[in-house]
Parts: sequence; C-alpha cells; structure tokens
Amino acid sequence: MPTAAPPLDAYKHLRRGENPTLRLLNRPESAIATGAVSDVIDWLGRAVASGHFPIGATLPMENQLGERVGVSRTVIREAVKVLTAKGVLKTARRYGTVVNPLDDWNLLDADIVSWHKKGDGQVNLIFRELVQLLSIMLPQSVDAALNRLPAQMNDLSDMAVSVLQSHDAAPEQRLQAEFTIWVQILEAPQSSMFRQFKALTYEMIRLTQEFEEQPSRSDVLYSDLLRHISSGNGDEANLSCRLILARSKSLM
Amino acid sequence: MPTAAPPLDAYKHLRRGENPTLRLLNRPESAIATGAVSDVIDWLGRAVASGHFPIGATLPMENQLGERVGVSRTVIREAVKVLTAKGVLKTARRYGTVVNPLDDWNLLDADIVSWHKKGDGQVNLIFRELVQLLSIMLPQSVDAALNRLPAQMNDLSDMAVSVLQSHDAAPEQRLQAEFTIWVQILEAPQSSMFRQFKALTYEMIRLTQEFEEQPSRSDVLYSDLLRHISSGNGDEANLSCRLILARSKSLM
DNA sequence: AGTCCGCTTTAAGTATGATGTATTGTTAGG
DNA sequence: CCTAACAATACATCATACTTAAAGCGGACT
Repeated sequence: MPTAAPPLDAYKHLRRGENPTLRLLNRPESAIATGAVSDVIDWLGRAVASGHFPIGATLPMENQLGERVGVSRTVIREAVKVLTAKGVLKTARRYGTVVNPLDDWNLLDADIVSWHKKGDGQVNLIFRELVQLLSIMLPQSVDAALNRLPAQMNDLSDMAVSVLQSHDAAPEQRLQAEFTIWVQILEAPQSSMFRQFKALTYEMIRLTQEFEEQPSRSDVLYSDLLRHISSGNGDEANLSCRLILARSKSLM
Repeated sequence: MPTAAPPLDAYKHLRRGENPTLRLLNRPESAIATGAVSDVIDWLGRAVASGHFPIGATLPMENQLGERVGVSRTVIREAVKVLTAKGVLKTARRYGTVVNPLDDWNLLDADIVSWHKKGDGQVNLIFRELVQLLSIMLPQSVDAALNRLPAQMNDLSDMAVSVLQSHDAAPEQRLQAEFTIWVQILEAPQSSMFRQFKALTYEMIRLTQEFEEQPSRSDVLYSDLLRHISSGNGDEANLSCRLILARSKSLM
C-alpha cells in the first residue's frame, strides 16, 4: 500500500457548483453534498479510483482511517456504507474492508465515474465503455427530440452555442455549455430514466476534455446538431450526434 | 402520514438468494446484504417506494425512527446516508429528512427499482420507463452476442430453456431461467457497464411476472432467440428480442 | 405597520467509548 | 491427520453527549 495519504480537503472545491457569471447548467452536485461524510466519500472514492487503494486491497481499519483524515469513526463508517451500497467496497467482520472488483461497481452511478480522472487505473476502460453506452443512448434521445416540438430547444441552447463559438471561453464554460445542450436533448424523451443519463453525459464531456491534447472546436458540431433537430431533419441530426461522439471515441 | 408502520422483518427473506435445487442464476444480492443497516435500507426503501412516505414527505426524526423499528440511531443514520447517496432522500439540519422528487432518484440503481412492486405509487411509470430503456439496450446486446462466437451461448442457456419448457416450473424458477439467458447475452459486449444492466433486466422480468394476469409461456420466444443467435441470424434474433420486450410492453 | 436583528429551538452532524458478534487462525485433543 | 474448542480481530451495534446550521419567533428600531 502506498505511504502517501491523499489530502482530504483537496477535493472540497470540486463539488460546489460555483457558477457566478454564467447561467449555463452545471451537473447538480451530488445530493449528499454537505458535511464531513460527503468529504470522506469523495476522498475515499477518489482514493480507490486512483488506485491508491487498488482492487482487492484491504483498507486500513476504521479507527486508523478515521484518525488519518481527522474524523471520527462514525463518519468513516457512514462513508464506507455508501461506498458499499455503490458496490465499490465490501466489508466483513474480522476481515476488514476490501475494494470490490470492477464488475461489482455501480458504474451507472455518475458519482463513481466522476471520481476518475486522466491517468487513473481503469479510467481508460471506463471512459471507453461510457462513450460506448452513450453512443447508444444519446442518438435515441436525439430521435425523441425530433418528434417533440422544437419549443424544447430553447434560448438556453442558443446561449450555449454562442459560448462555444466564443474564442475566449474557459474550459469549464465550454464544459457547461456542451452539457447544457445535452440536458435539453435528454429532456425530450420525458423519461426519468433518460434524465439519469445527464450526469453520465456530463462525465463523458469532462473526460473528453481531459483526454484532449489540445482543445478542439466543437461549436460547429453542436450548432449543426441543434439546427438539424430544429428543422426536423432526423438523419442529419443523428449524424451530427454520432460525429460528436466520434470525437470522444477517437481519443482512445 | 399513515399510522401503520410496515414491519421491519417482513422483507428479510427477499434478499437472500435461496436457490437450493436449481443451478440457474439469481440476481446477486445487493452488495450490502448483511446486518441491521441492510434491513433498514430495504425497509425504508420499500416504505418510500410504496408511498408510505410519499414524495415531499418529512420522515420521523432519526430517534423516533430508530425506536420505531427497534434499532439505534446509528443504524438509522447509516441507512439514511445510503438512501441519500442514491438520491431518494435529502437531509437538512433542523429541517429533517424528506423524500426527494422522482427525478432525483438514481433510477439506474437496480436496488431502487427492486423496492417497487405492483400497486405502488410510481411503479407503473418506472416499469414503463424501464422497459423503454431495456428495449434500447438489450437488442444492442443481442447484436454483440451475434458477433461473438456462439461458445458464449453455453449449457446454462440450454438448461434455462428446458426449465421454461417444463410445465411445472415455479414462477421463481421461470424468473431465474429468463434471467440466466439474459445474463449470457449481456456478457457478450464484454463491458462492465453493460453488465450493470443485468440487475435492471432482472427487475424488468420480475415486474413483468407481477403484472401478468396469468402466466404466459415464454419458452418459445426465448428458444427462438437463442437459436437465431447461435445460427448468426441477426435480423431474426433482433426480432425475437423485440418480441420478448413487446410482451412486457403490452402490460401497461 | 413593516423591516431587521438576534435569540431560542430544533434536528441533523460529529465524537467517543463500550459492548456485541461473525469470522479467521490457531491450538489442543482425538 | 483431522476435528473441535478457543482466542483474537475488526466490523456491527448501541448509548450518550455535544456541536452546528438553520428555521422560527419576538422584540427593537425606523
């Protein structure tokens, strides 16, 4: 086991959806976004995702873990329980807490994906499978967007495109802009389950940005997509959608 | 708020994968399948899903809830934390614990779906959307199964079909048999994310059985599907797949 | 009357320590 | 060599005390 302990506070800022200037959408912070337990969940999740605690490894005892990050055992236990419910960890008396194999993880849980970043152990695998999954779901959603009246495609999308077109948009702004567009599209099927893919889509965009050597311009792709949806051109819209996904797919 | 409290122990037997006689597959018990916390998660989840605690409702205080089901506040808190992480609940100091709107629930989490049963508040909605989602994913998986060598379709599937063909198979056996077949198919894409849909597929089959007025024979549908996959007949296999799903779809 | 500030109260959040209990590993007995 | 009793471990549960953020009330001031 590595000796260096990742700092607990290092990720606190990531959860907050700071977005003072712009009105674009940000991925809703995980519902459990308050207090020490949330911090430990985040820290532990990233520690596992990064390979600091590799698959099959046994975590330190709850007591040690607690004093290591400066919280009580109660907090550690509640965090571990959450990670256990997400299939990442498994606890057993006398045996300890161990990291489950990847197939046990609830990979459809966006939180789990969000803990991974470029360079982490299985991030390439996860990214690839995530793109593969969304390559199935997102075109379906685009199809649904065609059938609904284009009133769905509102000002928010237009604003997002203009952000993408601007030359001085920060990466986070571009991330939010692309996400905003997908949120509109994923509303079209009017399905709570489809809506669940919003957060996963956010993670795909995020990882796409991380993996890009140099920022590529996506404004044309998205404006084409929206235009074809508005004009009711199904084949063209579907093609635009797949072009956007091909960009992510090409990064592996 | 309703007065009658659902019994805590009433669901304990459901989690265990009792399967003494048969060798077919059962949905892997939720990773967190041991102890009082697990029981409370299950109980609370079902209490919410059934509408006993409707959306927007405030739960009793952690203390009261604890003495109501006969566990300490610690156990309640750990269970609530898990439900919070799944987006079902939301806690705030001085405000209490409230049930989130449906769109906040992690509906791709099979546990949440598993808590719903026929007659519950939103079960019709969830069932419909679940079938809709799997109507997209399962045909894709069938396609992948075609490309892999038919060694994938092993004895297990054959055994499952023979169970479906037998006239005296219990409902649970038929459930397990159908599930076993889908497990094989969902292995074909060799994707951890696709594997996540196993548990959701299990829930779809379960709900399909619940909603069926009288048990319908599915043996022909599945044997056709497997036969077409083995023979590499893509169009026919895809059709069989959609026929199976149409059976579920017709129940709403 | 209406607004604002601050106090009190509430219920979740955290901490601590003690005890319970499966499970493992070992050892003594056959 | 095998089995059964035993001891050790680390999670599981319980009980209690204390902390903290926020809702709600009430009084003071304009």
